[in-house]
Amino acid sequence: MNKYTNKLDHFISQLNTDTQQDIMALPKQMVYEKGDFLLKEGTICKKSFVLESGIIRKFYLNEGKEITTEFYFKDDIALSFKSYISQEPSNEYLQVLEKTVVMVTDYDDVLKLQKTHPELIELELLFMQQYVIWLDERLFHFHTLDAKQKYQLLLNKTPHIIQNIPLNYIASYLGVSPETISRIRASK
Amino acid sequence: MNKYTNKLDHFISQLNTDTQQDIMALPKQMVYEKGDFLLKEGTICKKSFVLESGIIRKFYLNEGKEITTEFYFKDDIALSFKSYISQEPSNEYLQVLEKTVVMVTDYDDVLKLQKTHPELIELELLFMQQYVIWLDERLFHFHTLDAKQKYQLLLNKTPHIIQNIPLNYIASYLGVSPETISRIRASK
DNA sequence: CGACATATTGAGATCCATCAACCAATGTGG
DNA sequence: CCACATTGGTTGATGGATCTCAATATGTCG
Repeated sequence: MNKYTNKLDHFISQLNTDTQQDIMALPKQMVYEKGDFLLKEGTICKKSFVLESGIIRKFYLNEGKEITTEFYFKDDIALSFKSYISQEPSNEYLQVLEKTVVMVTDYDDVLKLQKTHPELIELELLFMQQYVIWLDERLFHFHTLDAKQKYQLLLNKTPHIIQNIPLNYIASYLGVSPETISRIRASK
Repeated sequence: MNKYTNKLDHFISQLNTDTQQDIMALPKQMVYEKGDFLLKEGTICKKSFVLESGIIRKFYLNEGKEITTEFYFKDDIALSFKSYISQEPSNEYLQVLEKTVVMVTDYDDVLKLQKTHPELIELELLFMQQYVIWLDERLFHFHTLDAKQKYQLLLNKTPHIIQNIPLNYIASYLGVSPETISRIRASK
């Protein structure tokens, strides 16, 4: 958990209290049920979702097949980067895998707040940096690890993914067939 | 070419001329020869390199093998992100593939300038956003394309890579063996 | 219970890596 | 200026990892 948010919390805690309160005033709590979509292909990602509980999955369609690209748990921030950044239609979906409580913040509200509090741009920069590091590492794994190694890495580094998410999605996330994952499990 | 810099140029052009001149005052021109290293593993990436001409390759070592992760051409900005962001020792190398002219800017100088010109933080944010989009796309390709498709994509989208860079490095960049690339070439 | 999603297992096909030999172009030192 | 080393690229044979397809559990929920 807490994939991105540690540095961000630290940054926020150093802002003056008025600014902090302005930030905290933006998000609204929402509750979604299993299967609900927070974002669909072709729609612009206008909101960010900070999870209070539950699980969200991000995926896109490639030749009719769902390719899972990310899972979000408590305290993670879910959004479709490219669409959020560019405010153009997304090619990704955000779907709730079980009952999930999120704090939703409007992109436009963030922009407005950045106008009056320019120091918040740095907050977005920090967030982006965290994401770059995460992406970079993930690419590294695709570059160097085989199916078994990728699975075991997940098992060690993020066991909550293995424990809470159907094998189907995990396989897709790792770029491997479900059967292969199943066989890796079986082999000790 | 111009992988990242289009939006950045636009942003810079909208700054007031004093600020623009402050930015332009930072970089110093340097010339490197084939084989030279701009960064080595274990060293902190304290500089960014904007290429005026030549080619740079970024790679890391994995079990003794070089894994190429990026090529830089004219107008690209070469640096090791993770190390540059965190100012911790890099696990990557930056190596010059042919005589290369770069404009070098010190990270500390950028930080100083950001203190006096906070609007430049947004410039860094834009840069980071471009990189996220690029990384995201690259990950997508590793997730969905086979060797042939990856090669043909490179051929279509960035022919200058194919034309100017040894097959060895291209293969590594695509996560494929050199032999496979060679066979793809031979098959029409 | 029946229906549907999820997971396992087997068999065959396929992609691609590896290893090895070989070739062509280039460069270097004697 | 030649002999030879070096670099970059090709080609062939083989094996292994993993995909695909299909059959069969196992589980869950109305």
